[in-house]
Amino acid sequence: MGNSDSDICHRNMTSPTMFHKRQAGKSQTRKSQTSALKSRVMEVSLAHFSDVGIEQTNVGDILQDADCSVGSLYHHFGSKEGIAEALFVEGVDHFNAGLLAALLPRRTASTGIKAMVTFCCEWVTDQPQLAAFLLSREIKLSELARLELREKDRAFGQSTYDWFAPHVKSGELQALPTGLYMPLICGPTLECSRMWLSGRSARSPGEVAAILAEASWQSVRKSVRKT
Amino acid sequence: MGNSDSDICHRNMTSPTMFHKRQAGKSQTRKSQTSALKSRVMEVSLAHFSDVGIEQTNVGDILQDADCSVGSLYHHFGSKEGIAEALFVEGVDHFNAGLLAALLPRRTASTGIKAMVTFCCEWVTDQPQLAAFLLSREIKLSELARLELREKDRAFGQSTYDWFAPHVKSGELQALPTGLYMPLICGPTLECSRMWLSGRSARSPGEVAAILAEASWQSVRKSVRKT
DNA sequence: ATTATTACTAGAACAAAATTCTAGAATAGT
DNA sequence: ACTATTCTAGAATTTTGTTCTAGTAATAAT
Repeated sequence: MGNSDSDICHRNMTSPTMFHKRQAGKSQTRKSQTSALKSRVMEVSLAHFSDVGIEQTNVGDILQDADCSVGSLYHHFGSKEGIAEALFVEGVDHFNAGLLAALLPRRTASTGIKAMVTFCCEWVTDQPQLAAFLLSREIKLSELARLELREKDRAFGQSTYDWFAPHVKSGELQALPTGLYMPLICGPTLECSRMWLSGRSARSPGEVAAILAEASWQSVRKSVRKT
Repeated sequence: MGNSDSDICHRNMTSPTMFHKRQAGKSQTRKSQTSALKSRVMEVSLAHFSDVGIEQTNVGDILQDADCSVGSLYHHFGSKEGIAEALFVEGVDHFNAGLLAALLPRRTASTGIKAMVTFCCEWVTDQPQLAAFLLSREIKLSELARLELREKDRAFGQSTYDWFAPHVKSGELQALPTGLYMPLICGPTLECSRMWLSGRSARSPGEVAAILAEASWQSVRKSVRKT
């Protein structure tokens, strides 16, 4: 492996840039150019990641499609996984915030649960690329990001729990191990989402939201049955 | 690609093997040696894949752990993804067969649905590695495997549908779009499985099987409520 | 205003990894 | 026996992610 001879030869003797090719005319502030570049990279990367997966996406394509240099990309994101990580954290934040915004204003158990399911269905249907990426779970998070997410997750769990608790007390919702509410409420929807996103099902979650909402509600309500 | 100079220089001039190092003593039939090799590769690969993911696993480690040569591996599997593909198809077959075996003998809607959930929980808990791998979905299937799976999926769907239909007719099960039964019945369980497998939950699916079975049943039964 | 520091861009060079390739050995088919 | 085929082997190659040095804009410090 990479041995012998050429350790003496110091690299690149040609000057990297005599003048910048990529100066995009306009001459906006550097700051805005930079943030535009980062957005471009993330946007392009998401398209590739959700399409063929992180592994299959090669950095060269991102570079080309986002009109970005190797140096810039590694300066801003550190690695290919770094881009994925940024996308992931941003996506989870966005989803969690939306779900809470849908849930918290509801006053009854039934409307709250159904609002969660409905939101979930719509969110996936509205941004399939991001959803596909988040659900694919092929992201290897750094230790830092893992902790950050763990904390966000905890906070999110706490918020939903605070909403649930009174309804459990009042006897509308079943008392269940804490970790089971989310799977029961969102599990079916997420499964439908995966099937739709991977082309195994024609019906989008949005189209079956009402059915899913009702069914999920039935699965967690405290029921007094005739039979 | 592959241009210039060295098209003349034919490679490797040293003979690859004067005699085989890896002849494993015993001298069994070639056939059984070969199939043992393939199993070894698959077993070792599964361990790595489920542990760190396909991308992070490197072929060199598989080669070493399975005591296999590059040539053999690529002869049998074509690529790293090829191994994943083989594992995936085998795993899906195994799971589907088990699920059907659990479902088909049941005579009532309630016991059938609950048997599905219970089987699912136990299967995941019993073979966490395979489950983690199947659920990770970072596999990029070849067109061929995709079609093969699509067909298996169809057949599986048909079998379950044949079981469901009478119970829908008799009014025990809700009439739902065909694609919704599986997500509703197995979605919560799979979600729990993902959480357990990724360490986000302490309780194994096996431990909460009964609760999940009951809840999933409530979500698809045809209910006549008091309230 | 001039200099020092920092943030950013650039792409050639590098290293690591997957895959291809040639060739030899075992086995099946004739 | 010989021919075709399957399988094993590992060196050579290719591909791809990442590092490195160098240069440019912008800002802070003197």
